Amino acid sequence: VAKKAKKATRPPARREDALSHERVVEAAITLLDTHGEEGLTFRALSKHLATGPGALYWHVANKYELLVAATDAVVARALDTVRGDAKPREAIHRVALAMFDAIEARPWVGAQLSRAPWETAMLRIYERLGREVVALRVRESAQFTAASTLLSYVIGVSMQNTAAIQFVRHELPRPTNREDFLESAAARWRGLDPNEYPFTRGVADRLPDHDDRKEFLAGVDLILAGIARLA
Amino acid sequence: VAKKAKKATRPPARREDALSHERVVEAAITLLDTHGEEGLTFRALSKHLATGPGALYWHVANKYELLVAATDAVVARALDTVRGDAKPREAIHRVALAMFDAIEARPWVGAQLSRAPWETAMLRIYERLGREVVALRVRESAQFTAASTLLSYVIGVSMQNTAAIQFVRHELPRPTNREDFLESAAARWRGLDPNEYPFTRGVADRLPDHDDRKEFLAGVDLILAGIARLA
DNA sequence: ACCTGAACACCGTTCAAGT
DNA sequence: ACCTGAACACCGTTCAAGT
Repeated sequence: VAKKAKKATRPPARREDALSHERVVEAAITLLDTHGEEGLTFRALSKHLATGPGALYWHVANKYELLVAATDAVVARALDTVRGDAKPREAIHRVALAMFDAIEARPWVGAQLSRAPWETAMLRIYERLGREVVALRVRESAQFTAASTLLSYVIGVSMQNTAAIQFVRHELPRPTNREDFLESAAARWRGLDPNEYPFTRGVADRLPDHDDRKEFLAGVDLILAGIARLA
Repeated sequence: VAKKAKKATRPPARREDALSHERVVEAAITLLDTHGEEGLTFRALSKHLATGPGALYWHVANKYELLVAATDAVVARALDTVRGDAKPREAIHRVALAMFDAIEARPWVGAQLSRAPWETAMLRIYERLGREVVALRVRESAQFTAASTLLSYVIGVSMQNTAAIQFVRHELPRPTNREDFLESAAARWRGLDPNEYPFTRGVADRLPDHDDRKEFLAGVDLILAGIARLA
């Protein structure tokens, strides 16, 4: 009790609703989630936080840093949910699916990862995949390539998946369910010029009843099979 | 001769420097190449073409369409340079490298492909890879997955490669050559927290003397090895 | 130390007016 | 049919002024 009273000047009473780097980033995430990437504006964000746009610049250097921080927070959380008690192959599947789901739920994460892959978010994923590559007993000289290949694939597919979803939202008339979307995409493929697109036309029928996540993991397993052969 | 004179009204004399969809797209490509993605502005573009911004809208619907058209043109040309007289594995390597080089030379192509992968440019690449998958005698039910995996990987790696290059341009002080860049990236990796990034730190020494294109093709071969095993 | 909001230098896009 | 360029409705960012 005495200690508390010792100081004459008390720290300024922190208002309950005071801004902070964390609160700004958190608000940015909700804005990104609710209104998409183009919904994140310093004006909209400051309104959401009941302040002026200039206030945000006290806590955040600029929009780029804000997007980096939001992406990093989301990726870190997604990786935290991955339980680490599995064998390497299963662990890789889990990390891959965690990213697939995170990016599917938030297309802006995929866009940002590809825009600035040298930031920490990407490193986090690389590290997780790399550890499992080691656990797979890949020889040291091949670990770098193995982890890089997995990373590129996981991010690449996840982004193309969300792109397909964004396509639905932007180009198709009304909210469309997965089945209808795949059917309409297949119809488009079937309508392609047979001379220019024989292959794509040919596999169009595969589109309607294919399972994204299964295909995705099948691709991961293709790479793992390749890694195993070279290890 | 008589036929030519038949019509009383001749078609309006086309000015040599008249605009056209093609000229606008071509000018956009040079602007993107010289000043990067943020250099493409309707004002800058119209200035380049010695006209007003409004004139461009007569030939192009909006900026999105312009970027799509520019990307499509560039991808189509890149694929046209790929000679088609090789065995499947070699042909896949050639297509993969052609895209790798095209995206490395023009980072905006990679960004646009990931932004709108449902446009024709992506289909062109998919088709080319798919034909070789067929030539590899992959069984029909596996062709779709095989081609998709290759496509995701090729685009994914190419984008991350250009991202590394953009990183150099934006974050490093002066024009840096490849060696210095890789050395500085390795230094950063070595400086990571050993508890959080044991793997990444461990492979840091691999970074300086690794060969992008070789690693890239090694990854392609990993996938091809996996495909072979499942076919 | 932190917040406010008007002001600055840009965008993409539209549209009346011209040829 | 095609072009012009001012005008509109936005941006991200800055900064003097406030508490």
